[in-house]
Amino acid sequence: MPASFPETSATAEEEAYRHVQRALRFGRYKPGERLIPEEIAAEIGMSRMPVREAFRRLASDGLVVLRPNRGCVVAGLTVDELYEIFEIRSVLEGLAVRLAMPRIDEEEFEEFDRLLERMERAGQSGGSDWVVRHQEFHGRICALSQRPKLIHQISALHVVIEPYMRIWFDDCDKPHSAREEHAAVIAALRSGDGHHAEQVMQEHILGTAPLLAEFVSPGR
Amino acid sequence: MPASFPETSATAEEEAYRHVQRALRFGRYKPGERLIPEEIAAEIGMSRMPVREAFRRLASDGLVVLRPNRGCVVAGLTVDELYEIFEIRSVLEGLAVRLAMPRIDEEEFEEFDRLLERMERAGQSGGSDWVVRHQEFHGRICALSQRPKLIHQISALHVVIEPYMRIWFDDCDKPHSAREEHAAVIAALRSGDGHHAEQVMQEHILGTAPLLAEFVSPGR
DNA sequence: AAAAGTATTTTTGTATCCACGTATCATCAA
DNA sequence: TTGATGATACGTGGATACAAAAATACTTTT
Repeated sequence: MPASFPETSATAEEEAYRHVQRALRFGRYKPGERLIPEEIAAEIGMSRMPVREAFRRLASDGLVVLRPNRGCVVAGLTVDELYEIFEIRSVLEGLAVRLAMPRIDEEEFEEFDRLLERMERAGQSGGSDWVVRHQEFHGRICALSQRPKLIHQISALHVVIEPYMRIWFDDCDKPHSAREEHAAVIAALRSGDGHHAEQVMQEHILGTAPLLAEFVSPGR
Repeated sequence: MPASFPETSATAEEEAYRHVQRALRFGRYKPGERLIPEEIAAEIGMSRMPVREAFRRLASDGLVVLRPNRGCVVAGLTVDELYEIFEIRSVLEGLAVRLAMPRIDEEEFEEFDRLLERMERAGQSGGSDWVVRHQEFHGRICALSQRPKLIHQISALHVVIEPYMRIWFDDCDKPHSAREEHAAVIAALRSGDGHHAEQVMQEHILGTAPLLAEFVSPGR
């Protein structure tokens, strides 16, 4: 285990939470599928109880739904819900760029350029880590805003849409417009106009929503 | 039990969650105070376990902090965190009014006028239910946006700041500017310009933050 | 044959129990 | 008197066991 992680003697509940969240992010479970506490507990070698507690938090995050006496099922998104999440993201991440702007120096801009390059490479190689690079891009802007709660909320939304992002990226081999849009966000950031950068970010995010909307299961 | 509530055979965990959340909202527990699962379990006649599960959700909401092997303490806000919450509220509720606008008809406006009147009366009588009326006002606008997740996130933030709102309102007997500001929001809504209404709402919320900031415990 | 009611089985929800980690207090030394 | 160190007690976290609820399958009746 590298020393980069403080590793504060992770509790079993924390381990279960990470485990299931990771599986959900990678789309290992399909929407509507039931999550059996005993199975998951067996997978990571613990009893049902910490898993159940983890379910509560996952339900708070909107990743699963927990109905009384009916257990835990993976929360799929309707088209409306997907759009709603992108609307929320647009204002939240818009706020993040606006707050991040005064904290970005020239060195930071160079880092962003490298990030865009890595995204480009990841996009062409077709590996699924384009999604990770993409989150890195948005995550870095959020981090620069220096607002812990804002960062937390935005990253929670990214987790919810991650499986759909993966399906979307796997499906579209054509080089989509994301590259220019992200470059546009950085350009707006360079301009020094906070409200303009906010606007560009909002449009970028809202523009992505319809592209993903095709990949939600139409039945729900 | 009135039939107004579906009452889907509330689980013990749900009951514990509501119970503690309510106590927290009313400021019955002070920030930093430890919450003993056994005590709370005894208060509502159940075992510790459902209470512990409720703690997980309350921690997700940011109402308590849960450190491994150190139990559950009430989460106080620093000044920075309070400002951050108001920043997030400003964009979230700004989005809500923008989305709500097309759904508001004349009948709805009259309802709003009655609401403002009730807030005024509650404010003068000095009862603590001005806070409730105030939440009703913001809540109604959110509800009209017809966005379940947005509504949920906003109301979660309202719960976090509610104890400070109560202290603030109890402390300031002078009739503050809130009345005009809320009327201004409605006026902007009547104007039919979504972005203008969004702007007014953002300014209203950001303007409230410094007024409350005085009441957070300065030590933290 | 179909529908309804009952019984069985599966699974959730709750309580009790045990072990480990943390905090507090007392005692001893400087 | 003050600081450090150890012991004791309390409280948290996890596991197992038990009870209740729901889903399913089967039987019976119309």
